[in-house]
Amino acid sequence: MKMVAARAGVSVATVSFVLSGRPSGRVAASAETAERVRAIAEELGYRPNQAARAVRTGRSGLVLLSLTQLSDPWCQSVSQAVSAAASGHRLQPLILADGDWGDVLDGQPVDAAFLDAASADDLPRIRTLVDRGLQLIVFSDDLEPDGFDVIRSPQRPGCELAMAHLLASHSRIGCLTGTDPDRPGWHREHAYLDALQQAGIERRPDDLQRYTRDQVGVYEAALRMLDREDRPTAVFAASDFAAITAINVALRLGLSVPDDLAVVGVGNTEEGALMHPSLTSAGPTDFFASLAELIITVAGRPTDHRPRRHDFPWRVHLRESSPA
Amino acid sequence: MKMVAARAGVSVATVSFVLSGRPSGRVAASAETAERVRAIAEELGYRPNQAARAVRTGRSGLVLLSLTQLSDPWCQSVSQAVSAAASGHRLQPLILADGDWGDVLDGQPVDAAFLDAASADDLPRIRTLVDRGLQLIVFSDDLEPDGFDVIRSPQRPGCELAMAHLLASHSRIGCLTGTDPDRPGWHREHAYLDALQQAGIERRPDDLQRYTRDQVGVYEAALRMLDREDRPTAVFAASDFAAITAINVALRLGLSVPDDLAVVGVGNTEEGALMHPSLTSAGPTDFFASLAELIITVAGRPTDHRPRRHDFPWRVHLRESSPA
DNA sequence: TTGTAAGCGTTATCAC
DNA sequence: GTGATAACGCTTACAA
Repeated sequence: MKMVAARAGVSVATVSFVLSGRPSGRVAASAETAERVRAIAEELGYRPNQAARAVRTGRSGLVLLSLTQLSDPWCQSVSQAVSAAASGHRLQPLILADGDWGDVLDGQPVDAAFLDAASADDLPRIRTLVDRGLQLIVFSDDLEPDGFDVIRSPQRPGCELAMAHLLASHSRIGCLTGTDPDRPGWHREHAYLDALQQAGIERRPDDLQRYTRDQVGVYEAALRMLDREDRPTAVFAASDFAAITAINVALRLGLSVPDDLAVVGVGNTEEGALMHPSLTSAGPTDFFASLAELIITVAGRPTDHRPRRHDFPWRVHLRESSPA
Repeated sequence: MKMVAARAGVSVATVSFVLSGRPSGRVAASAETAERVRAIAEELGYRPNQAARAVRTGRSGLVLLSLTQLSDPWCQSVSQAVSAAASGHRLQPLILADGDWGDVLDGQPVDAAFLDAASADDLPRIRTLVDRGLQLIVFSDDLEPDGFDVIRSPQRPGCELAMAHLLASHSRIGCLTGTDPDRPGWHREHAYLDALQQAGIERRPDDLQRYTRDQVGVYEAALRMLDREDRPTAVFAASDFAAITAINVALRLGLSVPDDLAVVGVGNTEEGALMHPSLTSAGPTDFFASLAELIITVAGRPTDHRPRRHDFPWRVHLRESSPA
């Protein structure tokens, strides 16, 4: 910056004013000066040192996304949506993969941070960060906003809706679900089991098929459930991916969807919406885009933002695989 | 820091010296002073501002991983390995997902950066960064080291090895490969086709099965290839995942692996090594751990590191699915 | 419209 | 063994 100033025959302050482009008390710079400064900066390949800027202004242009399971498509969607929303805002999202967000946020000055999971145990550390002025957005089914934003999108009632939808027209319902719990504390198959019980329908062992993490497992679990005379007439799948597989297996077995088999997924992914037949799925609406917009907005305006709760209730998104 | 110094009755310099723990010309601090400073810092919840530290020292403690496809298991392995290697080194790896590394590295001072792809077109920008003192590690089949490290792990000769291995004992070889190119410029099926041609073996259309990105597709492609009398006696799969699926399909069809069907994968993943029967696979050895170690070492020692080329040649790792 | 100078939080040098 | 002090690169209130 000093070099640019010298070469342009102006002061460092003027260079800063011209290049940072922010209103800093000064009113304007002459078009001529500004042009000259910009040209020389370009020629010299000057790039502002963000760390120094951060020391002075307290703003680094960084947005931290703390994501637990990089392999989870959910995380990939978050990352993608935030990147898209950030472009043009001079904000750079970076991902902390399965790391200790406390360590990073303690030292690195970031403009905003998103935590994909947090419990009451984390509240003390969250409090410290918030007190220090960090803009925090937390995805949590338990926490309430308190100086930080909370994204609330509870699965359980959504899964119940999906089961209620199926129970309206079916009494033989299968469940296709993963073996390892998606989130601690509650498994999606509970929504299935509880709904059956409340409807007074006896549970048939073969109608609940669990698959292991890997993808071949889903295919085989779907076959176990569907490749028999006495198959269910509807399937509640614990993820859209499993639902899509179930539909593929059904079609392969010569069944018609939804006539011979109705299918409902969970997650309301784009993939499900685009397939044929399109997939009925329980999930929040516009989740990723709205979340991303919130993060970027909050990062941009440290001041006039009042943290609150953002509810993304789950709906059953009716599509071809299981119409109304 | 000022507050800590005041409360401890020492100067800011002493606090810095005690807490940063680095040799800065000073020799030592009295145990008593050091203890008092640490206690007060703890009590006040003092955390060093990394941005300010970076301004002064030029080191931020950040390592940037620029990864193109977050959904690619390869990226997840890189991330995981680097995180593991970084712990205990006061280095924090952060991921830039499918973003413009130039933008980030221009401004944010990071101690080292890894680029998962770069071509000759990127050389000017790379040069600028290197000149500015950035430690850069680039995964590339073309570039040569020049102030930055190059990770070289060429697929093509590795895939040729795999085909040569199969051709030693088989003449009917199938190929299971994805439809979308893994990396630009060359598809793994070319290794298959070229090897067949050079061996003077006629290519049978049904022996080459392409699958679409999604995982159900792999299962179905494997079925198309194997669920017929006139099936190949060996399969070259373009990824370990596809190879694992092929083995599962073969076993499901009542075939014995490797007696009825030999299978070779690509990537040398841990998953393949651990399955039963274990998977013969072409790939580099110790790739992720070595890469991670290199990145962390380079980030730690900006000075006495002479950038060079790091070769990870591909071998055929012989295991049960296709013994020697 | 521009320059001067103070200051952000930290570390390095040097004199005490 | 410790404290002043300058400096890192940048922004900004204020004076010119």
